[in-house]
Amino acid sequence: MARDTRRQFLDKAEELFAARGFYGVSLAAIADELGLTKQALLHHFAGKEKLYGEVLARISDRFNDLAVEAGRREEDPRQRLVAFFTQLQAAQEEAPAQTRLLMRELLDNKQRVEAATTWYLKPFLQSLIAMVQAVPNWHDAGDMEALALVYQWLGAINYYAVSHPTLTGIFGSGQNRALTKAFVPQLSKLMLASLDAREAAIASF
Amino acid sequence: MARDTRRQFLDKAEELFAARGFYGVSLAAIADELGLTKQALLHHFAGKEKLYGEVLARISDRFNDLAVEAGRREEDPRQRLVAFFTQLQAAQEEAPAQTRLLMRELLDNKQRVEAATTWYLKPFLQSLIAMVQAVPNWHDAGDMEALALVYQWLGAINYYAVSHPTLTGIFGSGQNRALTKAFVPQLSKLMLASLDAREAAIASF
DNA sequence: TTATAAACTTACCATATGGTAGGTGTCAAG
DNA sequence: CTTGACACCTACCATATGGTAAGTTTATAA
Repeated sequence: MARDTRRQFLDKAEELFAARGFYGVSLAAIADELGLTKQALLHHFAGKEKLYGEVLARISDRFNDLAVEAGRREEDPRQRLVAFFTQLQAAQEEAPAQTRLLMRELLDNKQRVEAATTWYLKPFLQSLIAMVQAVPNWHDAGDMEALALVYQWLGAINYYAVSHPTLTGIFGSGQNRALTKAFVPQLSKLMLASLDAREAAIASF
Repeated sequence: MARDTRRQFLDKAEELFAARGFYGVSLAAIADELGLTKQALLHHFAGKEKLYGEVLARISDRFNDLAVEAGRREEDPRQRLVAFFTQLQAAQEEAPAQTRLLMRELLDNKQRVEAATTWYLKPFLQSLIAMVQAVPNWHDAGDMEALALVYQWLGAINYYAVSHPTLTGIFGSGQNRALTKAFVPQLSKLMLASLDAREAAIASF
């Protein structure tokens, strides 16, 4: 039961931090939703920052696992890249809270200090760079050139994942479903096209 | 002087809200940085929400102006699209605070209520959809299909704009400069390639 | 049965917050 | 010289916040 309560705190904290941000959530609010008191939370976690850090670490782990696992499946480097990002997109569609939270962290870590948890993205990005350089026509691309490419893909996915409520508000839920349906195929087209566009000599003018 | 103080409040509020988010900034903190008191701020703005709303509206106006102006310059729809997004990218490189703030709003407006200011993006997105549909081989694309495309571009740009501090932290400022240099040409390649990737059948006009 | 530790709780506190009430000083118009 | 608007300030308040201190209950182990 002890472990369970702890995990429930982490789950709820993830949900609320994602929805309202670090400063927007009080310890009491988290505890209340579980029918417990703020002090029960403080019994399990040393303080608010510590709790937040654990939430972040948990998400980071999940993403790294996803990257590793996905890397093992596809053989062809080009297909592997596209498959991975497609899977990433699906994961974020399924668990939007974690995407929102990571996006918030991206905005906030300018303020926060702890270097360790802050660069949780590093191994993830490095594996992406390697994946790109494994593609034949990107073989000689520098790290930053490769990163520029995948970062654009990453941005496309994450920004969209985070936009659902807004887009639904703007266009209505029906239209938003149509958008979701169009998004994935459009994404793989975009990925493949931009992968192949290297050295394709500024096509047609 | 009166107008000036008001504008200074808006400037400082934009800066601080971008850096720390709505809940992370107190009225006193904003006023202090200008050597004034919280009540001076409240004299000019009815309340915190009102101030935040005005900051948002100001940014929104800037973006719309950019869209309109850019739309007038290029003739060819394909070039116009690419030129506009390139310009958007430059604007966000130059004034990262506003991008960060809009990204935060995207995350927060799930909570916030005022529908009016919340959908500031709507006219902007609709003009983007129209721009896409003006491109020959996208002529018959549905609104959401067109939106899926530009939203991926938008995501690529915004996510990157917001990531600078993190990326500099991860890769160092030297590498980050290299990334910046690689980003823009990579972006236009990505845009053109994904634009052309649709039904290559009807290509060439 | 007793000792111990873990999982909570109620009390409490210093501080910060958004906001109200009621000023003070300045300056221009009548 | 007075009036009144304006820009700003001091004083104050109710509420919320993160966190400490000191229990109480419950389960487990000796």
